[in-house]
Amino acid sequence: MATTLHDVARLAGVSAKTVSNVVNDYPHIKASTKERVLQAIAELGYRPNLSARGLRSGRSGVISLIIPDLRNSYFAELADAVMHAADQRGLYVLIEQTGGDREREAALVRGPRTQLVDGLLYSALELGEDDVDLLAEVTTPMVLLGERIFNAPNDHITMQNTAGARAATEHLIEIGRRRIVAFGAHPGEQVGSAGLRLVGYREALEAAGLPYDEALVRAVGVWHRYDGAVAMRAMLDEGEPFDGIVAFNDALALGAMRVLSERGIRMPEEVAIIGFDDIDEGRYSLPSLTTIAPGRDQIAETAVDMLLERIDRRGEEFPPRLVLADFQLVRRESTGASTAPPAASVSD
Amino acid sequence: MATTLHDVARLAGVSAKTVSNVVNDYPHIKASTKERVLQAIAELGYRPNLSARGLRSGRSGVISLIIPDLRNSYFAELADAVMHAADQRGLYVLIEQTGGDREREAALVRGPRTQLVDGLLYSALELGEDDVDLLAEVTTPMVLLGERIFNAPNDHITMQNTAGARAATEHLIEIGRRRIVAFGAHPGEQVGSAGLRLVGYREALEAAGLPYDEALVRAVGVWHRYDGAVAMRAMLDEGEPFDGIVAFNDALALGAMRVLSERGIRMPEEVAIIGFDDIDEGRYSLPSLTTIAPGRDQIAETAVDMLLERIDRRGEEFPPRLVLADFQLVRRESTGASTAPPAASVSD
DNA sequence: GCGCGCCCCTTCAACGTTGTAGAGTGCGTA
DNA sequence: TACGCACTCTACAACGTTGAAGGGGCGCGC
Repeated sequence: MATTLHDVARLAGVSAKTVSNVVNDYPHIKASTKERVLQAIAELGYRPNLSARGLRSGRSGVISLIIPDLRNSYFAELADAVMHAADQRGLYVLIEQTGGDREREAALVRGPRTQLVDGLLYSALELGEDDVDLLAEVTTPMVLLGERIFNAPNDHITMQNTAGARAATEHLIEIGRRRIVAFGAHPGEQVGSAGLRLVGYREALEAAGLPYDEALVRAVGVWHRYDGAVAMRAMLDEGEPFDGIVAFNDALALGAMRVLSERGIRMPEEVAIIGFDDIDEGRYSLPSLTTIAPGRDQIAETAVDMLLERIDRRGEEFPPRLVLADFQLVRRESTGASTAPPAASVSD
Repeated sequence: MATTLHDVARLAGVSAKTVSNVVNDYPHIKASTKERVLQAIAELGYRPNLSARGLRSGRSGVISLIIPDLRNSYFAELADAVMHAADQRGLYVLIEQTGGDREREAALVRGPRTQLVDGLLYSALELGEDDVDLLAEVTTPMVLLGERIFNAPNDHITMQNTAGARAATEHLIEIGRRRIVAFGAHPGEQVGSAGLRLVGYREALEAAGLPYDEALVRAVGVWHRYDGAVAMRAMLDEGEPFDGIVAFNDALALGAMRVLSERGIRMPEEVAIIGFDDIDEGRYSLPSLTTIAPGRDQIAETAVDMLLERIDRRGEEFPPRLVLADFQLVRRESTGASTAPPAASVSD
């Protein structure tokens, strides 16, 4: 059916291995031979069979990216960044969605597909300290993205949850806000994004000598627009006064803003709001959304690089690394910056 | 390194082929043997090597989804739908982004990765009639998503561009709008989404006895929020009056709405607006966005099914099929519906 | 009591590629 | 002249899996 190395070899009058050597840029090949082989390849339209190559070499050139949900802009943008980084390094990316389901998150690192891919980039929402054993079992090279899983035996790259939340809160304090809502807490959580961001929020308050008021800490279990809208509606109905919001991600912030607008509450005059993630949508909301940009490209590139190193040095034992990506405060209208429209479309 | 069929076979005291038969649910196996093999598999943690299986069987179980850009919500949501459909059918999905680049769109259907995947789902933006030859060359089973490529020799599933745009325009006419903007045209285009949607727009005007006014047909090359905002700003600056907008997708509509809000123009009172795609964001915008839902799940499932059939019947020649997905008008605030907040979060 | 078909399992080879080992040539140096 | 080395290429085997072919054993129908 498809043409193979042998077909090319026959046409070029060389051995199959020589064709393989040409394809793989093995150095010691006479120019004329190479020429002849390349021509035969072009003539027959030869393309290497990646399954065979994968079987023989133990490498498929495919890595898995495991994320909760592509419909969540943050993960879509992360996936995009990862795919570009992978592409530059000659890798293909197979995306798996967990739907944030704990069972599925656990199942995916065992499934047969780990036999297809060379490594895993794993962005878990639900797994935590208790699952260290599970992660230790995984023999496929793996790099964790995002949450801090305490003492996990893996390389790990994360945004600076605590420092970022602290910077966000400080920003609101700087512009004169005093009753600042922490929006999106997960009560009791220690090592997840929500817990760490709450710590940063608290640190900023303390540093400024502001009280930590439980009434301003709002739990929102799922960090989507809808949930942000529902939670904000409830909060407004309660009547607890506030003048600033640190939303634990942009989607929550956008949901909350929707409700604030409905109620005729002016932003940033009456309520200033800042998010987390720097998703594209925040540039176009009304008001445009101030946010903490988590260093997405850096996260993606570092993750792929670390994974590649794990793959190349498979078998070696070397200690897990923890990388903290640089974050950045992006000031927009929702905290009083008078932004010009963005200079260019972000997509293409 | 990893355990193989032979390891399992040795432990269970059977041949490797018998293990293979158990793994693949071959029917004629004694219950006790099956039991023993399954236990050995569990004990050793055996997982099939998918490269070997792919090499031997000619099937990798992976399909490619080729799309312009994941950061575009429409495609992220489409990818999500495709991945769910694929998952239900035991397939993995490898996503490729073209960035809307014509060269890259063309290159991807030739690259070596087509040797890794069993089939392609191909959502091209830029390829058109002229590229039929290119598509005809592709031997990998392929299903086209989205645009109509005239006379392409492939299965094809598309939303109803013309009928959908007509329904959208009729909706605006029904609620009393008379100067309706076609927002996002691609002048001269015949067979792409923009061209087909413009036809639907025109049909609706004609059916209602309204004039087709060139001044109300606005070209916007790229269908992103930013481009919608820029184009709307230009239109308002020109001063051409209008009371309705059929935006050719939701992102354009959202960009335009941003500018309308800035200028203090009330929606839907002064300008009613409708989009295309039913992306999640439109539910939460202010006002929430009326839209044409293109039947995303149906598109995804039908596409995967058609592709699987092409894969199974590879070698057979049978005529290409064209499927038109059902669309739906979703009324929201931007055209005067008083929507309750959505009943549940769409994500998980 | 013989043949036939079904059940259960095995052996063998092959999928297309690349690592290993090595052969042959030519060139520079001792 | 001999030797080593670099270059160029080849033959062979192996990666882990499954299709094809086949072989015993058993039950059933005649």
